[in-house]
Amino acid sequence: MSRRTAALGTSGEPAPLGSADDVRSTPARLVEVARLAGVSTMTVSRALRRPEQVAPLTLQAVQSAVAQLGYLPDSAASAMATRRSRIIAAIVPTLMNSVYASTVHGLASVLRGAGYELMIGDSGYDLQTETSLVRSFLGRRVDALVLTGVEHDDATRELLARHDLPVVEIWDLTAQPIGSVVGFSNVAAGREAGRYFAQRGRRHWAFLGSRPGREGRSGKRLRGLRETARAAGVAAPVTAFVEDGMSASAGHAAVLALLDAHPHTDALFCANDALATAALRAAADRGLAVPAALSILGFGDFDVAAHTSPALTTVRIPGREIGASAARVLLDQLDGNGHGPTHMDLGFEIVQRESA
Amino acid sequence: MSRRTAALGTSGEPAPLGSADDVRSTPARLVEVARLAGVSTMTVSRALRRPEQVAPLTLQAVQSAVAQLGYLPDSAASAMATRRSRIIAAIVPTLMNSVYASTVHGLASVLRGAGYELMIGDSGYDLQTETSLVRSFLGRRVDALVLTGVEHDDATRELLARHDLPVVEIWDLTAQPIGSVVGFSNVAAGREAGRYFAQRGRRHWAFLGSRPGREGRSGKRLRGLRETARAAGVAAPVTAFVEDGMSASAGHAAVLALLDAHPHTDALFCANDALATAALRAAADRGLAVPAALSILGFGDFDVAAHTSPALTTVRIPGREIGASAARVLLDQLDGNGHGPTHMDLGFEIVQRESA
DNA sequence: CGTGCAACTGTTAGCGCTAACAATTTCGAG
DNA sequence: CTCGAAATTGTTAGCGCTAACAGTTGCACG
Repeated sequence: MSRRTAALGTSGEPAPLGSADDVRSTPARLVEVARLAGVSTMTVSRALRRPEQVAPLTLQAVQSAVAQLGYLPDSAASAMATRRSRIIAAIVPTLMNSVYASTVHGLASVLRGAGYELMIGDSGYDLQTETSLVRSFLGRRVDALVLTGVEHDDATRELLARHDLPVVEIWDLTAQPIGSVVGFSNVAAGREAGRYFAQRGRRHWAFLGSRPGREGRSGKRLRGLRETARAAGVAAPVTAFVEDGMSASAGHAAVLALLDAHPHTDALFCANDALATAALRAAADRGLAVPAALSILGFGDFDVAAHTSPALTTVRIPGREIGASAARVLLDQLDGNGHGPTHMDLGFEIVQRESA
Repeated sequence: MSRRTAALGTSGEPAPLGSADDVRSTPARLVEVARLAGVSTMTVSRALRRPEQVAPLTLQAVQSAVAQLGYLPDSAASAMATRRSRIIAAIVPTLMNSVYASTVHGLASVLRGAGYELMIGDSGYDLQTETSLVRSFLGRRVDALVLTGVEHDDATRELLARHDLPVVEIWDLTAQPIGSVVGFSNVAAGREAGRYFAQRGRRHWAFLGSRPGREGRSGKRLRGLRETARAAGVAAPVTAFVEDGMSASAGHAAVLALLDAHPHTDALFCANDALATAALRAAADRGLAVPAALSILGFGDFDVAAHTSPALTTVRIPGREIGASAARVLLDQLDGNGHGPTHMDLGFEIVQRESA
């Protein structure tokens, strides 16, 4: 049974180009191009992928057949035959946050330039969701995978081990990477935050972030902050935690509670800028002048950071650069001139505005 | 060369889970599962996709074989055989903007729930880029396509005509849709903006957006604004245009020029909130009180809008809802109970804050 | 002129899965 | 028991492309 039912025109196929009758419900295939150009399918395939291997005249015939039929190669079929999907997947905590969006943008633009497509998943800061995304992406036979962070479920690790494909972890560093790492040290960022407070004579520090059960990036920043507190002879920072994915709404209540329980607090380091804007509001609610009475230091340099009042002093992360570099690392490994796993520290920088 | 270079520990892999020898360079295939379970490949395929069609004992045998091999079905191969990729592509102007990110999030969560994967492209507000993304996605044989806006290249339209797949256009409405439309009326939004100004006694309106060459969404808002101006007996709004993708940096200069050329301007409608924040800065630069001397009305209700000072009064668009609805429309058509193209107006709403 | 080689093109055999149909088994009703 | 339908499983034939190899042609060279 032919699946390509004709059914459309009355007189077979009339129509030179673009006429309405030309529209076929099923797109042209390689064989049809071959037939029209009077060559074998293999020659068409070559003409499309390595034109220099085909005689000029043949090439022209093929190209005109392609144009006439509006042929678009089926990359799924090509993936099947070559065992390369030319799709790379990336998992980020959320897209609703300008720095991860930048990261994705950096990834996508480099990859697209190299003929790869990007598939994006958002884990909502949840490791199980991450696992299920990884499973789904591996099922799609993506050529490589980008993961945000270096903490992952055992299930995720096992899946990756079984499938042995290039992996980059981004937005953090670790001594035991799965593959490559492109990021910055979250512990160092926490330490810098502490130094920043210490230099400005702050003595009562606080931290707002996600609960560091399994130590995530937020937890590492806290650890860095604590180290500096110890070194500077300041009391250990008090902490407030939000449970669900670092959203501003949850942060507001947490900060109010923290400020009430620890009224002397004069410096607050937030694990991201969404939380920091919530902290700004909470400080206003309690009548605390920022930064005079309370320094608030954010993290991420989100779009909002420059527009709050007072404007947020925050730790800027080169999100776009991280994405672009991660993409390059993967491309090196794939189109690969034998490059092995890479380790890149792209650093961070404190952007001083008004809040701290 | 093995990609899993040890290099780190001294004692190799301790390996509690799936010992290192377990790792195979090539993932398990259906035949292997079938062999291990002692059934035919077809039975395994069925056991995985329609367990109720398989005898309980067989099912169990298959499941244990799957678990033992860590088998993950190859969805690319499945796509090939069924002619359904279960991938849907969406093109948005940019991800770096919270409302489009919300739209994508709405799309992705509904689609993922139905077993589809989302492929995202960002056009940077450029129709040619859109065409090339469409071409690439059609080559991937996506099952459906989501486009932002209703203005497209002829090339895009021709591609879509040839490939005849479900399409939704979002973020606008039109009488000649390609397939379905899920959005709101940009002209009506422009009209509302005008009414908002008129009600507050503003007489000298201005508009900041992208040049309405081929009338895009920005141009429609301007048209709506003009209509109201006429109806209200107010002079036609003066205009300033940014050339490249609606970024804040370009907006700043454009607004300065506009304010200098038309010093009486007392109301400014911006085609998005990024431009509006730029306008806020420009007004401050010229010493204009907002909103006393100049009302500034934004568009989109981006994350930043609530945090600028003065806080932005803006037109809120239900981005997430648009994404979710678009996804549902497509799923209806695909898994499809014969639903044809749909037309949905999700409206908008002016959020009054401080700037207007 | 044969020979050898480069340049070009074609043939064959899958990639890993599933639609469609065929074969077998099971089982209740008659 | 016997028969037919339902339940379960298997067989065959691709989906649209490309790797690998096998021709075929043209042409320089001795």
